[in-house]
Amino acid sequence: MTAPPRSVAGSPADSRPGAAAPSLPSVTATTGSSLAVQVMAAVRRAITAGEMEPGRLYSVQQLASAMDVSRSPVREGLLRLGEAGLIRFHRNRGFEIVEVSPTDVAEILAVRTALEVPAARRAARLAQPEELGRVRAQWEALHGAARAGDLEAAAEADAGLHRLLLLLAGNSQAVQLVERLRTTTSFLGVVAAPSRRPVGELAREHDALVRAVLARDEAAAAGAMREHLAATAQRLVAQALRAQRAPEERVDELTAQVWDAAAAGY
Amino acid sequence: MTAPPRSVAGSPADSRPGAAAPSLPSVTATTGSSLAVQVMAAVRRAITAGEMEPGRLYSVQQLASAMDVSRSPVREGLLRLGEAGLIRFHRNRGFEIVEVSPTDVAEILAVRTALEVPAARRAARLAQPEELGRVRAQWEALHGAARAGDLEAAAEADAGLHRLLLLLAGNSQAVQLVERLRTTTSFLGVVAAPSRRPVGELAREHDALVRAVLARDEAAAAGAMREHLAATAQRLVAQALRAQRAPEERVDELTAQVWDAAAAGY
DNA sequence: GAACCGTGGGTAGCATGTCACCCACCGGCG
DNA sequence: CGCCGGTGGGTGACATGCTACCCACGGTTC
Repeated sequence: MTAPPRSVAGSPADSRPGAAAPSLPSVTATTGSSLAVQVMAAVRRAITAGEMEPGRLYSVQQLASAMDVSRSPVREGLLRLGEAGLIRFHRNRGFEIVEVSPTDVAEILAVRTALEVPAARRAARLAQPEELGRVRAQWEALHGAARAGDLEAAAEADAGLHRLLLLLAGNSQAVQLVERLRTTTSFLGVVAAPSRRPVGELAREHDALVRAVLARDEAAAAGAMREHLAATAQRLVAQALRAQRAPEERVDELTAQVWDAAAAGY
Repeated sequence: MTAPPRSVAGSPADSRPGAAAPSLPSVTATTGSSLAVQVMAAVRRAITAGEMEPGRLYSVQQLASAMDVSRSPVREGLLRLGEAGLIRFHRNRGFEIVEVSPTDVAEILAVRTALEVPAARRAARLAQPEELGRVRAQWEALHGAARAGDLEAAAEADAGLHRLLLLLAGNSQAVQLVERLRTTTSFLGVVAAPSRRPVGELAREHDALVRAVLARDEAAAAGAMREHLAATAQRLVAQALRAQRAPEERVDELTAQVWDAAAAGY
C-alpha cells in the first residue's frame, strides 16, 4: 500500500562501523501505520528482547539497514524516543539506550499517584451511570484475562481501566500524560513478573478500587488507588533493581527505601 | 553556512492551494541551534502574532518556502509540535493549529496543582540550606524583574522558581512534565496580561510561598502553592476565554466555572 | 436542475544525495 | 618511549527527488 517493496541494498554481512554492534534489532513485522511508529515499536521490542543494550552506541544508518527501510522514518522515530528520554544522542557518534533507573521508576509512579488518586476521587463523584457500566465491563475483562492467565491481555485491561478512570475524572491532559509515563515504564519489560502469582493478585488489587467507584465512595476510591499504585510501584522498582544486578537479598529493602523516598508527600 | 540561499520559488502572490492562507509565518531570524528548533519558535511566534490561526490548513512546503529552508527541518519541528498536541496533521491535506481551549488550560493547571502542591511540601521538608539560598536568589530575581517592569524576565524567573522547587522535591520526571505543560500554555500568549498590575502582583503571590519554604513550613508552602496556581489558572483561563471571543461581561463568571469544574478534588 | 464520476493539483511520507563536523586511529617528531 | 598533528571513516542535519493518496472542481449524464 504505502511502501513499495524497494530492492534496497541492505547490509551484506559486514556491519563494520567502528563501535557499532552486530545486533539485529528486528525488522518491521507489524503493519500498523507510519514507518516511524513501527520503528519505535521495533526498537522497544529489541530492548526488551535484549538485542539492544544501554552500553553500546547505535546509529540511524545501522538500524535503517537492519530494518530494511530508509533513514528518514528511522531518524524520525528515534527522535521521538529521544524526546521521551528513552534514548540519548551523542552528536556525530550515535545514540545510546538510556537505562531506566529504579529511581526514575519510583518518580514516575509518584507522579502517577499525584494524578490518579485525585482522578479516582473525581471519577467516583462525577461518573454517569452508563460510564460506571463501562468501568464494570473493563474490570470484568481484566478478571477474564487473569483467569485465562493471559498476562498481556491483563496488562492491557489494567491500562484500559486506569485510562477510563482518568477519563471519567474529566481531565484529558492527565490521560495523555499518564499514557506517556506508562510507555516509559513499559520499556522495562513488557510484563511485570514472569509467572509468580501476579495475574490473580493484579486483578484482585483492582477489586476494592472498582467497588469504591461503583459505590461512589470517593474516599475509598482514592485510598484504593493509592494502595494499588504503591503495590505496582514496588513491583516495578524491584524489577528495575534486578535489571541493574542488585543483590537479590537486598532487593526488598532497597525497593522500600527507593519508593518511600520518592513517594513521601504525594 | 548551512543553507545556501536558494532562489526559492516562494508563492508570488497567488496562494492558490485550496484552503491555504497568504500568511507569512516569519522567517528564521534567531540563530540558535538546529533549524527544526528555530522552526518551532517561528511557528509559535506566528501563532501568538496572529499570523497563523486555528481554522486554516497549512502545509510543510508552504512554511519551508516562506522560511527559506528545506522541508526536512520544517517537518521535523512540526512533528514535535504535533506530539505536544499543538498542531494536528491531516494526512495528505496539511496541518492545522490546535486551539487551546479554556478547558484545556484549566486541566493543565489542575495537573500542575496535583504535581506542584506536593512538590512544594517536599521542597520545604527536603531542601538543603544552600538550596534554600538558590530559592531566595531566584525569588529576588523575580522581584527585580517585576520592579523593572520586564514582563518577559519576570515570566522566566517565575518559571525558574517553579522548576527549582520541583527539583528540590527530588522528582526530575515531574520537572520535565511541568516544563512540557508550560510550553503548551505559553502558546496562548507570551505574556499574560498586557499592562494591568500583574507584574507586582505576580511577584507578591510568590512571597508567601517562598517564605513558607524558607521557614520549612510544609503546610503553608503547600497552601501557598495551591493559591498561587489557582490565581495563575484564572488568569490564563480568562485569557483563553477572551481569545475565543467570549463576551467580556461573562468572562469572570465563566472563568470561575471552568476552573472550579477542572480543579475540584486536586 | 441534481447526482455522478473522471481528472488534476496538492500533500504527507519515504528514499536518497550531500555536507560539515567529530572522533579514533596512526605515523612521525621530539 | 610519549606526545601531537594529520587523516579518514562515520554520523547527524539538511536538501531534494519521488510516489501513493486525497480532495476539490468541473464536465457529463439522467
